[in-house]
Amino acid sequence: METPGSGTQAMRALIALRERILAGTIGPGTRLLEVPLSEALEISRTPLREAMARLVEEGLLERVRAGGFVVRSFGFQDVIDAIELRGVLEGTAARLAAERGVGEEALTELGEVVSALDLCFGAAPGEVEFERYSELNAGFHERLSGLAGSSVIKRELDRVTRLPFASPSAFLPDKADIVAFRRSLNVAQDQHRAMVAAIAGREGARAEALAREHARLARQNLEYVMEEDRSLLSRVPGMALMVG
Amino acid sequence: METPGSGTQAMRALIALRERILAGTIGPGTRLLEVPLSEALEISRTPLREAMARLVEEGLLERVRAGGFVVRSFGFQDVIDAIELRGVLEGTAARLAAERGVGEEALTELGEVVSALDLCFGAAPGEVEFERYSELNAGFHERLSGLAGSSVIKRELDRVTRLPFASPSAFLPDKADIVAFRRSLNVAQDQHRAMVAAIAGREGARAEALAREHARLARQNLEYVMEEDRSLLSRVPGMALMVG
DNA sequence: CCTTCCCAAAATGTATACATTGTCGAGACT
DNA sequence: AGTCTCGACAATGTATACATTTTGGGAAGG
Repeated sequence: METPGSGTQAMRALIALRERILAGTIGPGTRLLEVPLSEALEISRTPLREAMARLVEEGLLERVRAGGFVVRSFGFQDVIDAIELRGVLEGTAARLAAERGVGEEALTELGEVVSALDLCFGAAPGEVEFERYSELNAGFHERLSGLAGSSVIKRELDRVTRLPFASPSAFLPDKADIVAFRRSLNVAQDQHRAMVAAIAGREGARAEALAREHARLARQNLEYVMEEDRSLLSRVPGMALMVG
Repeated sequence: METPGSGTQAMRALIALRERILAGTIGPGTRLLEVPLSEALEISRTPLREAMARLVEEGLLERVRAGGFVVRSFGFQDVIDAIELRGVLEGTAARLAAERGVGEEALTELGEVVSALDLCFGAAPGEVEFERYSELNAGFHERLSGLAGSSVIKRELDRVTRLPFASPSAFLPDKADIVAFRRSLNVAQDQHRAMVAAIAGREGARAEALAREHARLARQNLEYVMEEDRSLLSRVPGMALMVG
């Protein structure tokens, strides 16, 4: 049995719309008109509205006062704030995990992810298996978000992370050619290891500070892209949502 | 002109459903069946689904995998975590406001709210104008959430605050008869004043710590209610959502 | 020339009939 | 007795016709 609803019209509309918004085909601020859209997607208005309602939950659309939806738009500062917010929430997850304590197995598991991440680094300074690193990194952050055992925290963290540019993986893939990015991976991995140690040692404040600083790497990378090489912007996921 | 959509069937359904959920008429975990509900509310299924989609955004409902909606349910720990989360987010708003600086007017305005809160305290120790205090307190937190000038932060803070038991006013109204609650108001007001001072003085860490500790008052009050006098539970907004 | 009112068009809101899908139980076969 | 399957029911999913509201422009009046 597949995921129920995966073959529904609403799901098709959801996927198609999400893709177009993230690709920038439908730019930020654009109002989504039901009739033309339903014709373009060859889907009737009812499931289309269902899809749009879900995209509001994802944070990609906004409801407009008089009815209808527009593509949400983010300024540079909004992107910075979303990254900061992720840091704050991951920090909270890490702190609570440290303060409340976590089960042996969960901690071991997280440690194994960190060990696996170590194996992505080769002998030479800049030699890194990016694809594998990216996957494992996503796994690390996923586990971290649930480590405190709080569904409320996990839920909000997942929510913020759903904004592509605020995701922990936003500045990872196929950035192999940028020296500054490669070096940031070593720092990031140090922080991963330190976070696990802090949580294991019940050092809540340290775990929180580390998670916040960890998110700052994403901010650094974003600022590098904006100031040094804007041609890389198109490779950052969700950047089509940014204006200015 | 009134709020657009305020007279729509979807809005009626939204209000009716929200009321029933918060009152506990429709208990946590209950699945909302479209046909019976639409008959009960005398509203067709289409606007009903619209209303349910909005209640998902509000955090009162959850979508269920196979389709449909259920009333979200919170354990005691979830309520604690939601309050903690509010503290973390208000702390972030306060810290960013301090670090980035806020305009003269906004800061003055916040200070005036604090001064007005002062006037709610009479000469005798426990003499407080609760209604006025409650209103002004809501205003203080509302302004605080926007003080950093970050729409991303404000949005998520508003979102968490929409859970009634996590709202800054959750443990305020008509609690005049509880000595412990009355005393907490004095502490709270001290924290209000200190937060403004910290923000004005660009003391980010202090502002953040104060906001977090401020939210802990709500937690204290919740724990008091749970341990000392559960008969008060029914007076706490949103407690119908709590199970266990 | 600006303002205001009003109408028409276009948008969202609503109802409802119908389609599809998932669920649960009864029956038969093993 | 257990289990597998099939079918009926009940739920959500979809399409579409119709209602209502909003909006923009143009004409009339100040």
